[in-house]
Amino acid sequence: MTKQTTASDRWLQENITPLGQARVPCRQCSMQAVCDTLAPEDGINPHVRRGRLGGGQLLFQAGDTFHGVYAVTAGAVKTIAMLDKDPQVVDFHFPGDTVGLDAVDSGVYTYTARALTETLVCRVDLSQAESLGEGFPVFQSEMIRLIGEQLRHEQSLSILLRKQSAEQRIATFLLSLAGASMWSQPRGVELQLPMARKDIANYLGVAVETLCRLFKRMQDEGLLESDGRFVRLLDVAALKELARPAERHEEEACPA
Amino acid sequence: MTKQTTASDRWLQENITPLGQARVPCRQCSMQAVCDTLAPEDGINPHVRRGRLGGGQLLFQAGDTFHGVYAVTAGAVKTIAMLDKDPQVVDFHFPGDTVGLDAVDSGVYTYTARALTETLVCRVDLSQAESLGEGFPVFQSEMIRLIGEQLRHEQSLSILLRKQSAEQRIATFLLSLAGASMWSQPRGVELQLPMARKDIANYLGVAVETLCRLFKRMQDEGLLESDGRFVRLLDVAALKELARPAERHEEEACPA
DNA sequence: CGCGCCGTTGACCATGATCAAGGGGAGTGG
DNA sequence: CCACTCCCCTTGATCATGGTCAACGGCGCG
Repeated sequence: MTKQTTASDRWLQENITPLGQARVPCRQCSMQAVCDTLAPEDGINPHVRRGRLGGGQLLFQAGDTFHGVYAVTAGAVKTIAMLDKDPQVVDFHFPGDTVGLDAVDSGVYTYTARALTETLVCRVDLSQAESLGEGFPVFQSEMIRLIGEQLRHEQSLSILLRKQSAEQRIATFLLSLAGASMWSQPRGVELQLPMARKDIANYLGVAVETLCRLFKRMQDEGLLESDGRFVRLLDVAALKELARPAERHEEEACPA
Repeated sequence: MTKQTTASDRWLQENITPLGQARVPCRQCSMQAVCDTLAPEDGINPHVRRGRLGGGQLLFQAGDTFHGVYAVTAGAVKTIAMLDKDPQVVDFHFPGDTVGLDAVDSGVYTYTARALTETLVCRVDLSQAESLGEGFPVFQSEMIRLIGEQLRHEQSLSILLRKQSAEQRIATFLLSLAGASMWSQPRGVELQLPMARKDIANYLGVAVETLCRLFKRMQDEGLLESDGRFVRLLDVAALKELARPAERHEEEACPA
């Protein structure tokens, strides 16, 4: 339960510049139960600390010693792996998502986490021992639930990357973003992308040029409007149709 | 702690046909600690049951209620997802690996698990409640460790699928198989593939024809010998070079 | 023996990567 | 204020990787 409030708190910026976005309340946070178990009685939770990050700022870097898990409450975060100086976007994290869970059991962050825009997070300080062995059972089962969710998310991403064409990947990506912030305007679902084209392309495993061309094609076909980081989905039904994997009539056979 | 020994035990075949392969002892099993915590005192463990499956037999199907986790001790298992009658191989599981962990927290198996050849498993019976809330802390932290490993495995697979060419994927795949059963013969590492070409291709996200052609090319280049499901890796160093992602000299930039 | 599945090979072609280039916006220094 | 740079986004031209279609031999099995 010891916690040193030292240099690692530098990122905590207490400026009160308002953030031009809705904030996710604790009720919608996937870590709510985890937070609750850490402060079961009184309202003050010594493990949880809110923080604000500017675009580009780091939450942690690959190789850092594990010190806790983050919950995004506003803004967006990307996690990236560095392989031979070649950055690979592993995932994007939006309000309600967790960041850093994959390091809970290994004790070392596998990836680097960077805020994409101005971002609010809750930092849940945990030593590896706490999160693994000394916590409450309810806390641990919550961790299992969260990591299990992450695992299934990553598995479905793997399937996407194996089976879907570039266009299908983009459609799926846009729809998942739309699902996250589903303000369906009268003229379509509006998205303000927090990340660069380069990051999206990298994440989806396609070239930036391909991404641009397909954005254009979708625009020409009336599926969406796109202007830089602003995107308006005009025909969600058609996008869902695009995203659906082509039906292959193979039946799964029994033999080995 | 209640456990009904009913129809779900049908797969347990007590025939004593010998298996022509080495068996992984408990010492090398990734679930050893889990097993131990379930039977801390005496040697008998009511939760753990050994079983033998013939090639093609099911461990469980997608949608089945979660009833426990499996450890493969001999043979091989594939997990597959069914999307619109289109089977997708999610992963292969070899001796020492676990199967079914992703269902621990959701209570329902996400994928279908099928033995590829004659296979020995340990079935660790767990209700969802047991595995989540009522277990011992050590047991739960073991589950967290195992699921975390799975998660990182799946993340690195996602990276592979985004960045690597078909040839690189195959090289990586073969090397990972070789790492599992590293009997380095004087004439190279010998592998007996337990799965069909179709399954490998499906898993790697390439067409079967491409897989065959690249096997042939690698054979022509003296990297390996291949005859059906028998493969001998002749030049492991060259394969590792092939598998290495091409160095892109992009530096990860700070801004959002 | 016929059937079905597996592995293999050939021919063809589409998707998408690569190379090249240019416009626009933000930040910086003269 | 302007010149300069850098990065982001976009578009065009070209080409290779790899997917699709078709066909065939081998093997196990009813």
